[in-house]
Amino acid sequence: MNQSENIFIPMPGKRAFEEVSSRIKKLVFQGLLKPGDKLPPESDLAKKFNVSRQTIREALRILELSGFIEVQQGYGGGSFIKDTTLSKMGHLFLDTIRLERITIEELTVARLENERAILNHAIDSADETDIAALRENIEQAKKIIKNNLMATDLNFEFHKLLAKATKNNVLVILMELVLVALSQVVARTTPDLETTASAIRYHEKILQAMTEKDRAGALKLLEAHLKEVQGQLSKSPEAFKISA
Amino acid sequence: MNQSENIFIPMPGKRAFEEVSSRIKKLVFQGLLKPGDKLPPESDLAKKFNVSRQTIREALRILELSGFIEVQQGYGGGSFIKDTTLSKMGHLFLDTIRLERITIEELTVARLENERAILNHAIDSADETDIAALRENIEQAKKIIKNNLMATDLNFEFHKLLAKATKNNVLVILMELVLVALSQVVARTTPDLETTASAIRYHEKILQAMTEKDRAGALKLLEAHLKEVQGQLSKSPEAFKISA
DNA sequence: TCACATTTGTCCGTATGTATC
DNA sequence: AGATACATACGGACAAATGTG
Repeated sequence: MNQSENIFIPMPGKRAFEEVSSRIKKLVFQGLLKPGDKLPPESDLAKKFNVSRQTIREALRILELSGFIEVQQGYGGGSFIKDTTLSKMGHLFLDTIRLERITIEELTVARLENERAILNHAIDSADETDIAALRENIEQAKKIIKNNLMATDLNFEFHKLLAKATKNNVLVILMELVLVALSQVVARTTPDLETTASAIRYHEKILQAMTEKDRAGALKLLEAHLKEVQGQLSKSPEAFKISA
Repeated sequence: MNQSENIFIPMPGKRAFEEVSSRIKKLVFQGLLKPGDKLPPESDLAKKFNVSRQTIREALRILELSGFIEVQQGYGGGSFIKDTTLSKMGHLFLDTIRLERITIEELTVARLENERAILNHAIDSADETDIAALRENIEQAKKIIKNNLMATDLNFEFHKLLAKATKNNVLVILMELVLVALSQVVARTTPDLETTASAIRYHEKILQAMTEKDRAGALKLLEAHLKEVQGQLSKSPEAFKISA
């Protein structure tokens, strides 16, 4: 945040807080502000941009909701640069899903299609690091399930790792969105240890098929796995209701 | 916005503007506020929620950025309920793409995979209305191109119509996101009439194959079409740079 | 435990800008 | 042109949170 930011020319048709927020955004895109960096206090920003604190605050709300900053109150607090845009997209995706009254079936179909593509690419592009991460994920999940605990988060993580193995960040993002929505559904189903354990077994077999480059086998396992998951999920058909 | 909203209990750990925005959100989810409805003026909202106007304004910024309302200044203006969540997701998707330095190749691969799935489903689930809309889109595009004008928007629309024909709104949303990003790239390439004309010819052939339920043929045409499009797009490899 | 400093959160009052009648 | 009904923006104040000494 250098001194030249002092000159603030109000743009025609653009509100002051919009101008401020997109200026700060641009600094992030340019790499001049990186995750971990702290913005000056609101009062300082107000002086630098030559606007009121109210305007700064509205700009900060935008940056916050967009996933560019996180705000902490109190001593040592302030606005910290963070990249949580993906997570924020997930929230918006959930809003859209609620508004459009989307069903679990639609979501599952979309998931299956995306994950089919992901698996197809991952078989070709996964390196040792990816395989190791997937294996580690399964081992962790096994440990947890042995203690009769749910390993839901780790099971979601498996599918995210699979997406990462494609080396295609767009596929990662799209999968993440679908999984955010699905995790919301899962959070409302009654936990079932056997389903979770079955999922881990499927993960293990899928990874096995991947390492053997058995494309057809891996895809069949994936379909069977997701079909089973859907069966469990469709027991709570109204999972998207209300709850803002 | 009924009278009972008067009682505003400040939630612990939740900021006042968050509480206000999620209350209004909830009214939208419940259908008590529908697109076209107008919220009371900021000053009235402040009284109803028993908070200051500044707090109301921060809540409105959140609702605005989330795609729940649009705000107009002046006489007869105010906050109008609208559902533009999908479009707002598109903006955030672009932000993420810029932050993650995603390439056109990644985007195109993801697009191809998604559109493959869409075409596969659309062949089964498209009804006469969908086919008619697709045909109409092609006719419109043909007319425009005859006058030596670009039909880029209509060509994007074709693919959105294809997604709608699947009757799966999640596939529609994911496709929309990818297309928003791609349209940003296209906007920075030098327009080329021949490429556009070729796209329309492909659309026509794809629709033909669809009506004949020629799944394999339709998929092959789609791949050839998108490969050609990618070739054109990759001429401007830095299309995502800067520009907040 | 207790003051103290820093920074966000919230409030009030007021003035200006903008679109419509 | 003038009145009206809004959003937009400003300035000053105090409350609340969160750390330090």
